[in-house]
Amino acid sequence: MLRIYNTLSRSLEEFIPRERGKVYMYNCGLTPYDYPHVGHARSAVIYDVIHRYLEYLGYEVIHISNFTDIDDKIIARSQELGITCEELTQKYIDVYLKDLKALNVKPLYGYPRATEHIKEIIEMVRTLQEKGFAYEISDGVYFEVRKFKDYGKLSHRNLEELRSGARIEVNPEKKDPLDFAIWKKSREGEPSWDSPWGKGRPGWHIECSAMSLHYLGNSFDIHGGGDDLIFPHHENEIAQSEAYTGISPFARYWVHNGMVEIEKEKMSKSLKNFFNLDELLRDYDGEVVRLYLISVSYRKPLSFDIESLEVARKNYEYFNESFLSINEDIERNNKGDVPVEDKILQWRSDFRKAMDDDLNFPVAIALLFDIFKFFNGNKEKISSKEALKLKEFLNEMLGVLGIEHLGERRASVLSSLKDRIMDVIGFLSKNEALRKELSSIDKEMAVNDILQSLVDLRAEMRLRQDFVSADQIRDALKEVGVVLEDTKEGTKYRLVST
RNA sequence: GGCGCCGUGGCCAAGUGGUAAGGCAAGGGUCUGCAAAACCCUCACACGUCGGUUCGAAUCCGACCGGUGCCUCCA
Repeated sequence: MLRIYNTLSRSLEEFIPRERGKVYMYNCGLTPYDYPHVGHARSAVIYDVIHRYLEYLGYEVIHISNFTDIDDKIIARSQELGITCEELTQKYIDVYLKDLKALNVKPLYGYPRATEHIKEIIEMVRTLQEKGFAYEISDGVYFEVRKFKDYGKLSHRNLEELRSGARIEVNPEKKDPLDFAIWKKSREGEPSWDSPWGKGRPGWHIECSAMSLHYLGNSFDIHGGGDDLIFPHHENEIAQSEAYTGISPFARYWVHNGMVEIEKEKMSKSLKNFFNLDELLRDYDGEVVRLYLISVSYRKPLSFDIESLEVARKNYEYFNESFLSINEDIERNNKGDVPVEDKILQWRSDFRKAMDDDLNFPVAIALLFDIFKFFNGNKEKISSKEALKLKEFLNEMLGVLGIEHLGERRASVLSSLKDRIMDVIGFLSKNEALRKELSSIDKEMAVNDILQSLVDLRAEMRLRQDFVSADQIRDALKEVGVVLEDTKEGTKYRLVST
């Protein structure tokens, strides 16, 4: 039974969906006015693993995430750059979606945009006004917090506490400093839509309420987002949604992920300390970044640093090499008598126990080490048949964690190294002992044949006890990221980042 | 000021009442022409400090110290 922490009750709760066998899930996406950063990646990956685990448990998951593609920052930035808001937001939406793909985040049921749901938003604002929860003043329509008795139930604050911390008022016409705009009247030159209140645009995250209710209905199951959104964003979402529908709860489980920090400070665009995700993904494989992001409990802050990311890379390489090794074992028709069935039953039960316990990713990852270590330590004694069972079970777990490309990348990486390997051959040709043999290699050959020729040549040198030449080959290849390893089954190569 | 979170070995990080998972680093070993990889072994009388509750606490309570998030648009 899955237990998950609900911010609403501040406790772990048994997860029981609204509808048998189905989970309706919404998580707050981003405002696309700049490059996404590692924090956005963390959020997306966390909800992706939750999504995958729910599917693993047999649920159909209807999961959406929004783009808030109209707001003050977008308007300001597009004016700065002299482009339209659409051009600006489309650019960063494209970048974000591309990055999500690299991170192996499953495509969602939908990515609704605020600008595509103006009709629903206006309808909501209008109803709120009719019901007496909202009022119009000179610059927009405001939600009146004191009319909503449960205001503060998510962030566990009351109006008094909030007022004492409130900042200086912008519009003195507001009835209460805490009242917030759900519709903003637009100024000259700003994008706008016709409404009962004249030209204007959506206010404070009313789009999240409008779109989640539109697609998922009342009392949908999971609403997620970063924990910086608890107040005021999600608090306001609850207020405007429940006041609108008259039905509580707006969402049943509120899940919040911890922030990514840099040097003990929250990573954010406004602090200018963010790590550009797109750039990061040029240097690191998406699955490495993903592994890194789920190596800490989802609710805790994650302090981002390259050293830890390097550890994740190292761990990923260990998984990758071990996985390849299992594949080889399966192909080799190994004999063996170490059974694997009971181990798998235990691992599966441990995995579920960890994930059921509020999605304990780190423990699930520790299990991966357990499994690979077991295989590596018993390689000779595990038959191909058993190795296949092991692989199938690993795929089961890896599928939930979203690490699904172990052992698949070497072909593409290798072909990208062709030019550099040809350079290596040029360099090695300076050695008299190697020159003649190397001359038979030309760049028309397939890259793995070229590599195999080098491996064969080195074997010959070793046989001749010409370790100087043999080591020269090995060292030169290592420079370009191909590490040769002499094992009982012959020389193997391993690709590392340089 | 209010509402929270965090402080576990050199580093990262699980564990939240029953006597410290896992990873990285480090040291030793097996294997190897030498390596690398892999494997094996070692590596927290102890979980910020001080009190308390308990047969028993890293885990509960209190105080204190240090760090940090939110309190108007931030994943």
